[in-house]
Amino acid sequence: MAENGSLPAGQAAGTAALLWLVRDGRPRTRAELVAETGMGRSTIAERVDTLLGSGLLTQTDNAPSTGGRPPSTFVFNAAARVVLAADIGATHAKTAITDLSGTVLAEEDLALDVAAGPETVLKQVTEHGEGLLTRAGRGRADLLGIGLGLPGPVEHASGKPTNPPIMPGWDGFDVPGFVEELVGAPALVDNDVNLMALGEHRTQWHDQQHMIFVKIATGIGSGLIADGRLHRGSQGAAGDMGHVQLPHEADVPCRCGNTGCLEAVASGAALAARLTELGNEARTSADVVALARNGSVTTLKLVRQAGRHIGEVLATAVSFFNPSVIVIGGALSQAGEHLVAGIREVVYQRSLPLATQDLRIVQSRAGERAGVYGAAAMVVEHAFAPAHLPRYLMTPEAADPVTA
Amino acid sequence: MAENGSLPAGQAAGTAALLWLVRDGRPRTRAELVAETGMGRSTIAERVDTLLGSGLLTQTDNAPSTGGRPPSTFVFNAAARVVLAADIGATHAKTAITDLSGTVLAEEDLALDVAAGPETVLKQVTEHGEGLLTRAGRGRADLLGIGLGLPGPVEHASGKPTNPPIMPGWDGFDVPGFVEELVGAPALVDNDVNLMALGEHRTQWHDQQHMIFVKIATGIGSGLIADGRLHRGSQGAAGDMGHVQLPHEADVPCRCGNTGCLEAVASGAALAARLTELGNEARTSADVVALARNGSVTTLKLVRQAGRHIGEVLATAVSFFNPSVIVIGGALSQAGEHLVAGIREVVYQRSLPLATQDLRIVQSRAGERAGVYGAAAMVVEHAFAPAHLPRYLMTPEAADPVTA
DNA sequence: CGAAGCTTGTGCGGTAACTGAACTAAGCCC
DNA sequence: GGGCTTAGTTCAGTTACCGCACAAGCTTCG
Repeated sequence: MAENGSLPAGQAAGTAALLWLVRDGRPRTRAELVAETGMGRSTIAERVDTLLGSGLLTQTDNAPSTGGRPPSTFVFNAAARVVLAADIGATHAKTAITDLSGTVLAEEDLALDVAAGPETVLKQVTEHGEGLLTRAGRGRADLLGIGLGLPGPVEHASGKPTNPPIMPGWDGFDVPGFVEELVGAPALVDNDVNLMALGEHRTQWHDQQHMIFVKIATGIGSGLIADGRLHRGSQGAAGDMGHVQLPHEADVPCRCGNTGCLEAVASGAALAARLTELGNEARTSADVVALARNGSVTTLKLVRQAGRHIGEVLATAVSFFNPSVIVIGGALSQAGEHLVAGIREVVYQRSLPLATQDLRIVQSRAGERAGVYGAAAMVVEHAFAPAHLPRYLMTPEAADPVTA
Repeated sequence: MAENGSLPAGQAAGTAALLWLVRDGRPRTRAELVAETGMGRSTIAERVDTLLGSGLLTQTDNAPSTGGRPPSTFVFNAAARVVLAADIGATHAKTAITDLSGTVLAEEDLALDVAAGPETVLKQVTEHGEGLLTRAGRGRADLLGIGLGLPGPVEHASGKPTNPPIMPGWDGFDVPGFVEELVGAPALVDNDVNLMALGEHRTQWHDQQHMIFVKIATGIGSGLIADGRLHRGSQGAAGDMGHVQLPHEADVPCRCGNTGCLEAVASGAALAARLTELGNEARTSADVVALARNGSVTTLKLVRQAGRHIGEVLATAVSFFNPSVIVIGGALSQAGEHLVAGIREVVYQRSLPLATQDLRIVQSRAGERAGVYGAAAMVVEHAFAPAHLPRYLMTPEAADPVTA
């Protein structure tokens, strides 16, 4: 009976709203669904039947009776479909098969070179992904979609990279088209930092409305969550903080051609170079982290100073954007608390009390998997989001009209 | 017949969607409405009848025939209800009665002292507003609602000011409650700069998704439009750029207690003080503008330099937020093109090409009325916005799901 | 000038989604 | 075991739509 997989596309429109609700994985009784949605009892019964039939909802044990007949409970069946999520970087990709809740079912890194061009790279990634799929005991038919993160600006709506600095041959390439052709499942693409922001938000901070996620690795970038949604900006270039100019570092040249960029001063690459200058051999962010972990005082000082520089830029962002949480991620964020401490130091000093009184600045919790989580979330939400979010799912503000 | 006024509240739900469409004032035939909404012909006919009955839609002349029976056309009857809009500043308020399209029917400034406390000020404003209402030939029954802009941070959802620096006695005061009690119509409140941003956007730039509006007057503040909607931030403190610290001006004290704030260097108040120091008597932004208009070279130089300072801060905002237009408003923006030129100079130099290639930086077009337009738009949109915006009104991205 | 043709406007029956109420099922408590 | 309470099911009624058929009004062509 349970036709593992069929999407709600052809089903009654209302089931989408129900799915959206139960997606959190909490078991619910029919009565609870009635209360939460405001729909009629019989409507809920019918919807639940439909979803049970499609396999997206599973019946669980009865809940204890509250004085009458004990209710049966239902949970979202996250295993009904799977997502291929890939976070593609300059030199390697993190790939994973996740279920509909974002839980990783299989994962493995893949070495590659983005400069080899889109065809080569995307073939590598999808072939690798299909291997993972079989390893997870699933087939193409189970694939809801593919989520890809790319290390450069992407026009999300079309899935095309736009003037990516480190991805020769990718400019304007129709990534979703190519991937859909290869795998036969819909593909969505976004900038890797955006997806990390989304992943961190959905798995750790989904109750926060406004968030800034900062990735500090070889480069520095950020992703903005506004009103619970990714803010991509008008060119998909939002969050590009790496090349903001630091006033006191005007002499440091940056790979972008300008001088004094944040990235040229505070990125993993910049720190590694500086450490090498000072006699501590370091090439990558990981080397810097290793030195910091080993207690190298020079490194810790440099890391903290990098935090202060990043804090300078973030202070302005906080004033403008007024988030309730700033999450620091990327390889360099693993160098202990010193980076975050440096950021906090400057942000809390520089921004207005009103903007900082409830502001948290924390290390990433999703860690290395943030991008993969985000890619999965992007696909699942895109497939399951009700055409127009019903009232009970909207923001409090929008759901509470002034009635005359 | 035309019961001038009854709201769509009690009407069939679908009429809201129709209203939302025709709100632009363009005359439409039934056939066009069918095409634009995707609803059935008979459905449209019924909806149109309902709206005609409520007075919110008016029949206009027949359109010329296209080979068959000539269609009758309908326009949104913006005169059906009116809005009292007030942009309250430190020393005076701009008040206006507008129709539902935001057209000003009557307006008059009002001198007041915001430090006199909420009861006094709000009584002044509402009494004044009711005077305007009669002058516009309307009564309380015609009032759809009241929109208020206040010169300080406001928690929009509750309408309560939060720690406003220049509004003693207003902290946490229930402004909407008090005003509704006085006038008997629903009231909405927001920060004045937010409303200026909204007004400028709705009247001039409604096709742009992301906008930053900067008000440069006695102080400096900004309002952000993200995805066509106001981004207020988690404390309603978004856009607070006045107290971002300028690195090279660390010695200039600011009224906020810190030093080197943008406002302490580039605001109207700061320029007036500096001009006075240099022997040109000036107290307000208006004085500075007058000097600039008279061709005072010192003033023009100072104004341009102020623009550069503001540009420094905006450059960072552009990198993060990636707007497609930055609008410069507030009293000081009237000092000719020099201010905007200074801003452009720095922003275009400092930000990445991708973010600036389609970025426009322009002077406010709505001018002094921006705040009032915004207040009116806030009320109208709040009253008329369909509970869940139907697909054809959503952003292209959201309306275009990847179909499997 | 009138008939054919096109398009708009209107009224009616059908349909699908949803709901409320009545009814049946399944537990608790005394 | 009998009443009480809550859960699940069935069904008829309501509502919001839509498509279709027909009437109305104008153009055009013969």
